Amino acid sequence: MFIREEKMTTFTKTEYMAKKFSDKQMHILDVAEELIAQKGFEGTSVRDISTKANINVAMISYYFGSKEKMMASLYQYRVLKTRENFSEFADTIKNGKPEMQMKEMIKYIVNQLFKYNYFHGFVTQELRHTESLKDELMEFYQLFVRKLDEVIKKGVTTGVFTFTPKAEDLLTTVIGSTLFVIRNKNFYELYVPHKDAESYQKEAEKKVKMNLLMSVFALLGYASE
Amino acid sequence: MFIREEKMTTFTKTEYMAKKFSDKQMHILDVAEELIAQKGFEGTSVRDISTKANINVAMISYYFGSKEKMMASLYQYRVLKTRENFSEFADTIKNGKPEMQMKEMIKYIVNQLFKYNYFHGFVTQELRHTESLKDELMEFYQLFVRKLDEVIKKGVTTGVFTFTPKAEDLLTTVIGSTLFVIRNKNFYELYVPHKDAESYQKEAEKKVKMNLLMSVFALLGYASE
Amino acid sequence: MFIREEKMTTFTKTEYMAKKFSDKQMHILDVAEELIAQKGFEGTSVRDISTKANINVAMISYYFGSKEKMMASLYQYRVLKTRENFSEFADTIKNGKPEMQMKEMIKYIVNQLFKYNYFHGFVTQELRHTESLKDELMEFYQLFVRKLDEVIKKGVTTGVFTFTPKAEDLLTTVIGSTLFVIRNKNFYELYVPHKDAESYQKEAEKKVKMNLLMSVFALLGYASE
Amino acid sequence: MFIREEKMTTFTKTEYMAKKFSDKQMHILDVAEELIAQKGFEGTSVRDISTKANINVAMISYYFGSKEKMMASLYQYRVLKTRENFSEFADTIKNGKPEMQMKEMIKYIVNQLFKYNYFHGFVTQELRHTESLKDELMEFYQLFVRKLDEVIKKGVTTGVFTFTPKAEDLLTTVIGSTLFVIRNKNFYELYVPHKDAESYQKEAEKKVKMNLLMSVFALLGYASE
DNA sequence: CATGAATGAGGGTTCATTCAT
DNA sequence: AATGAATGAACCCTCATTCAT
Repeated sequence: MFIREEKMTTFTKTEYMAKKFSDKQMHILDVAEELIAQKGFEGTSVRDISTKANINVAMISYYFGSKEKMMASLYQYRVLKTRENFSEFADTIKNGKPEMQMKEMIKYIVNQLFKYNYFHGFVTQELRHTESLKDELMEFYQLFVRKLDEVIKKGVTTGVFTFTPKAEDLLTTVIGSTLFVIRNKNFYELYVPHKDAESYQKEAEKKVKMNLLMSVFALLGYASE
Repeated sequence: MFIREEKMTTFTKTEYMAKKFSDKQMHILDVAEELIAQKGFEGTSVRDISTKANINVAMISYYFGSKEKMMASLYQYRVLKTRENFSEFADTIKNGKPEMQMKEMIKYIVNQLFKYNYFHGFVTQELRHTESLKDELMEFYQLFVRKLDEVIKKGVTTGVFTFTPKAEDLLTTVIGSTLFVIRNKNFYELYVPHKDAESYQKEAEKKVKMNLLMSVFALLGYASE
Repeated sequence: MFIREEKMTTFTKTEYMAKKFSDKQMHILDVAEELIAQKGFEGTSVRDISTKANINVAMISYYFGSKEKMMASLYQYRVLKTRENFSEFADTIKNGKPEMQMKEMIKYIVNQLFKYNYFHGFVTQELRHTESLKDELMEFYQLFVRKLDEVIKKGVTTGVFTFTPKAEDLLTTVIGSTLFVIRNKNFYELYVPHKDAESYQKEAEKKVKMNLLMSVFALLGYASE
Repeated sequence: MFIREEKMTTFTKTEYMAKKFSDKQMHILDVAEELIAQKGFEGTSVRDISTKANINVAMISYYFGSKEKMMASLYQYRVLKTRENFSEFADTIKNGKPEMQMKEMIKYIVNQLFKYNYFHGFVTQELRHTESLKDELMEFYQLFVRKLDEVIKKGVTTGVFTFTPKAEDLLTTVIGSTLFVIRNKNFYELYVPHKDAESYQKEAEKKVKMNLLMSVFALLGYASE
């Protein structure tokens, strides 16, 4: 049987993904991701997922062993994809000045969160026995922290930044504020001029980015122009 | 029958509460709150609640109509209690200087979140048909925004603050950062020196407060001492 | 909830039973007993049982906790009833001569097995983690062994029996032979003249009793006058 | 397709087997037999079998049509093998004296049962639509009965046996008692001195043989020595 | 006013089997 | 001739809720 033998062969999306998930599995994970984002893990039944994914109910157990293991896979899947994405991004800014790097990083993080926000923090609340999973996300956060720290130090060295706030605190503020905005749409939209739901999304993202840039650069004691 | 007639009678705890919830209901809500904080809404069964509250299973339906309606009540209950609490707090700082008021407000908010964090944001993810509920929380957030705005304006007027960041952005940063720290313990504890789980809680709270004070006062252009 | 609180109150059938099972439970057990006798434990679904017992599927879990625990209850129930029945029987022969006692015991055992045969030995084959259950049946068998032993000894003492075969071997032969006849109807009926299925049952019981009486008394070296 | 055309081809093990089962089928049956002996028919899944037999899950359906039909084949297979084995055995005693023949037959039957006990009687309990299968076993039992009858008659004729118990009753006692011992290990081991699980098996077999020899020869009125 | 028994719907999972290859 | 992916039915169990008392 598929799962028991842990045999996973075909791969197409990317070389990296291929090592872990088949196309069918990725399809299921994509669907599951969307539903879980909306209704939570316990609120999403395997029947919901299988219906939306146009597969048989049994397939979730078949492909992942159980619903909970599917969740673990989804987790890894998302971390994998995000990490991959980040390393691509990191390349694009590696030659810039610290202030530009910092600015781009903040914009990048907010950007990503607006796309995959549901995913951050949901493990903490819903899954049990998932220490190893959390570790993966933690490693990922630490990647950000290291990168931020690097930029801060460089900026201070080159004299463009005055203070050295803790990188983990910057990250906390950036991710935390963004997630709050995303998850409290009803609140934030009161302060964001917008015509419709779609334009709100764009304007909210712009506003939170501005806020965070202000915050972070203020903390860094950055003397603009 | 009880629910259908929406008959709610006795009241003792406080005049304010009394208008909405009986003692029994409040007892159930207190228990439910604790469990839901731990295991989420879907993860908490009415049997869990009734067992822990030493009441019959049927009572949740009996008193609130359904589990979901109980949740709505819990929501209102928490908003009511928090609002009440906040108005008490507001009194204690009403005569202070703006910088003190700002500092105390940040500390207060972080404090409350460490106690009742589960509650913020869970509606978005888990409950349906809850627009009216969200409104209550929104009103509450706006209360904060107004107060913050008031303090900012006063500080700018008296010359102690240089800039006028948006109050909603300050609140976003404060609540967002705090919730992130609470919900990503595994991450944040890497940067918080602590001996045990209990001491962590205290240290984490201290660190996030410090971070937020720095952030906010930097944004305000506050020239300390 | 019923099961979790282990609260069982009403009792009617007999004082003894009452301590353990409610009427509803006994009804379910009676139905389950019949079905399991026909199709085995794994072959009988809780739906089969609930349908036949005219109750909701959920009731099996509700009353017993799980299907497996229901099985355990059935086991105890049967042992309880059998033990009770046996002690009544034992009274009726307590003043007889050894040869009469032996004869009556054999007839009694065969009799009971024709009624409740399915029950003997099914635990061994189908249930796991049931050591304590087996113990109950074992104690029950030992009750027989002790009684048989007592009769043998008395018979030898009074000179009516010549040999002293082991009581456990007698019991083995009696129970084993009877169960074999019951469970291999297709075989035994070849040698039992009978008109229809009902008359067969009677004739088979008669034949196996005769066979066992001959065997046992031969082993005892009983010189029938 | 294979099954539907009832096409069974190669044969190697023995001429007799060859008529019915291919090597692959026999391999599957051997594995299935072992598992079913341990866990029962319903307790054994086709996956268990296919895994242990190192074949694809689909093969059971492929080779036998269904799990139930596989069971029927297993049944025939076992009867065939046993019958074959018995005819070999019968040869070895065909020239002996009746008392020796009787003794050897009893020992032989007990022996075989200790090896293939699971198989006797399980059809009654677990399989449906198996009248034809039972017939095969019945024929087999009748083979024993005829042989026993022959020996009894010969013994009576030669004067070594005094009585003429019914052969079917002897067989009933022999098989029944043995199966009871095997299936009620927990009971019988109380009376069998043994050091470990393995030695028990041997000692139990010895004890039941002794018991049966005593019983049968007592019934036959055999004057030993 | 409150209860405990009972319900039906739906939960995740396993099963024997089928089907395209 | 044989496989592995996929299926749908059935499994046991838990759920929130209802109802008679």
